[in-house]
Amino acid sequence: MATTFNCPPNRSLGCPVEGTLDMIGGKWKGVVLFHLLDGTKRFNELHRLMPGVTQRMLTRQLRELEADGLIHREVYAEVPPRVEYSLTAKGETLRPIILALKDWGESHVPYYAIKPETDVA
Amino acid sequence: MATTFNCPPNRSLGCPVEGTLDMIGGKWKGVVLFHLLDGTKRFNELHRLMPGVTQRMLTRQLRELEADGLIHREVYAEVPPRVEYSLTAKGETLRPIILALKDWGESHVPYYAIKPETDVA
DNA sequence: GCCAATAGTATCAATTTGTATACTATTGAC
DNA sequence: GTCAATAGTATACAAATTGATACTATTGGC
Repeated sequence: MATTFNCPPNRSLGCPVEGTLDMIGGKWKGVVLFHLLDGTKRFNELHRLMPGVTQRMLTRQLRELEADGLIHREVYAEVPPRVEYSLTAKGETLRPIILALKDWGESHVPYYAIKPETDVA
Repeated sequence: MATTFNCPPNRSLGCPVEGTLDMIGGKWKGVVLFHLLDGTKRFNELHRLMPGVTQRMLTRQLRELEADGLIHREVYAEVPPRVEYSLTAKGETLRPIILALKDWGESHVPYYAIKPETDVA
């Protein structure tokens, strides 16, 4: 009771945490952001980096991130078409969060549990 | 291309980010965790702090967090019943992430957009 | 003309997630 | 006997998410 995080009790978006999670909490958004930390990526490039997501879902998450001003979508009028996604300045401010998410996952999520063979200590 | 985040490409859980988001990315999980940073809370106490969530969803998110070992559920055999939720040691390790989420939300999410009246600069 | 690649969109069905409402049990207050 | 409080559960329903597949347009290869 000493800390007093003072969350306004009568707002529809109760917490700043809720607001942030609304933006990056989507099933694939954090992962997209994570891959874009590494630099600009094309649509199919992202798709290949994320084996579990469908084209449709990837498109939708990308559009939502764009609508929230976190990523930039650059369309090149070429054939075959080329679309490049990159982080905006606002998206870049999420870097410490995404990296913290990655670090935590690496030390606490048993995501290597799918047969680590012998290469993981 | 220089950074090489080396995400294993052929695992079902592609990224540590994905794994972390699986645990705290649920619609209300981050918010629950955020309120528990402040100390032990009873069920209805949490419910009052989160106006947008239904009893059922709160119960479910709480059970999932418990199953993931992030929170502890202590039932007191009293009438009326009392159930207290608190962070486990593992849950405590999320503190920097939750706080980062809160800070980011405070500076980037316009969640005060619902009529700031005159009290917000 | 047919197939491939690009970056998607369209459609259908199935599953998951979320909402709304009512209900449980127990005890005390009224 | 009825209402309130506690911490939920049950049921019904709506919305979001997913998977599978087909389709768009354009150009080059064969």
